[in-house]
Amino acid sequence: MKQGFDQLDDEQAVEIFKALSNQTRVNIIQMLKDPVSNFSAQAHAIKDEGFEGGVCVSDIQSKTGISQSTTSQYLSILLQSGLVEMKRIGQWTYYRRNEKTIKQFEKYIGLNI
Amino acid sequence: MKQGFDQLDDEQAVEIFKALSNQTRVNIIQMLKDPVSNFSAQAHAIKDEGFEGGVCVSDIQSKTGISQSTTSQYLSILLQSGLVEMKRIGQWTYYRRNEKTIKQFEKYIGLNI
DNA sequence: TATAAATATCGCGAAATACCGATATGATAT
DNA sequence: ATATCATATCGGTATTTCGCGATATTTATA
Repeated sequence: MKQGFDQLDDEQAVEIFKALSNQTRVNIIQMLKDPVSNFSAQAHAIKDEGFEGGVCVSDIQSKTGISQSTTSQYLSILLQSGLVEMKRIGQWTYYRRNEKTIKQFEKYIGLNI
Repeated sequence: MKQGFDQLDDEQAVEIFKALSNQTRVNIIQMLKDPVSNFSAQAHAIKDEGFEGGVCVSDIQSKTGISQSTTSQYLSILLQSGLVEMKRIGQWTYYRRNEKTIKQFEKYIGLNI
C-alpha cells in the first residue's frame, strides 16, 4: 500500500474493497477491534514491545476456524490493503488494525462513493 | 438485496464490498453522483417519469468504455448489492444511485469496520 | 407484421480467488 | 546441533470473476 498520504485514491480503495469482499476477512477486522475481549490475555498483551492490541496469527486462526496457511494469506491481503499492520516479535507475528487507514477509508467512502 | 431494514448485516455488506471491488463499477457509482454534468441532457432528464437522476445503460456504457454486455452485467451486480436502483421506461432502462443503501453502507463501515 | 433500437442473457476462455496440505524459514530452547 | 514452535510460502484443485461476442427479449415504430 502507498503510505504517507492522507487521502486514499481509487486504486487503494478498490484494494480495500477486495480485502473486505470476504466474510472471514471482515470477521478478522471485526475481532481485532476488541482484542482484550476476543482473545486470551497472553495473546495480545505486548505493552512492552510497543505494539499494543496486536494479536498473533495462531490466536486469530483459532477464532476463524480456517487453516493456518489461509489465515496467514488472509492477513497478508489485509496487510497489503493497509487495513492492518504487523510486527514480528520473537517467533510471533502480531497483527492489529491500522486505524489511520481505516479512518481514511471511511473518509473515502463519504467523499467518493 | 434484502430490503426494508435500516441496518445492513455482514452478508449484505460483503456483497457491497464485492460490487465495489472493481474499478469500473466504482467509476459507474461515481459518475452517477452527478448525472447532469457527466451525461448528456437527454440521457438523464426523466422528471416526467418520476425517476430523476436515472441514466440509461447505453450512456453509461459509452462513458465506461466496456462492452454493452459487460455494462449490463455490472449494473446487475450493483443492483443486486442495493447500491443502485433501476426503472424500465419504454425501451430504456434507467439506473440511479440508491442513496438509502449508500447511507446504510457508510453507517455500517463506521460501526462495524 | 416486419424492422430497428435498447437491454438482458448465454456461453465462452482467461484470469483471479478460495482454501487446503505440505514444506520451508526463522526464532527459541535444550 | 537439533528439536520445536510460529509463521510464511508453495503447489494444487475447485470455484468465482472478468470481459467479450453472439443471441434472445422487449419496446417502439413504420
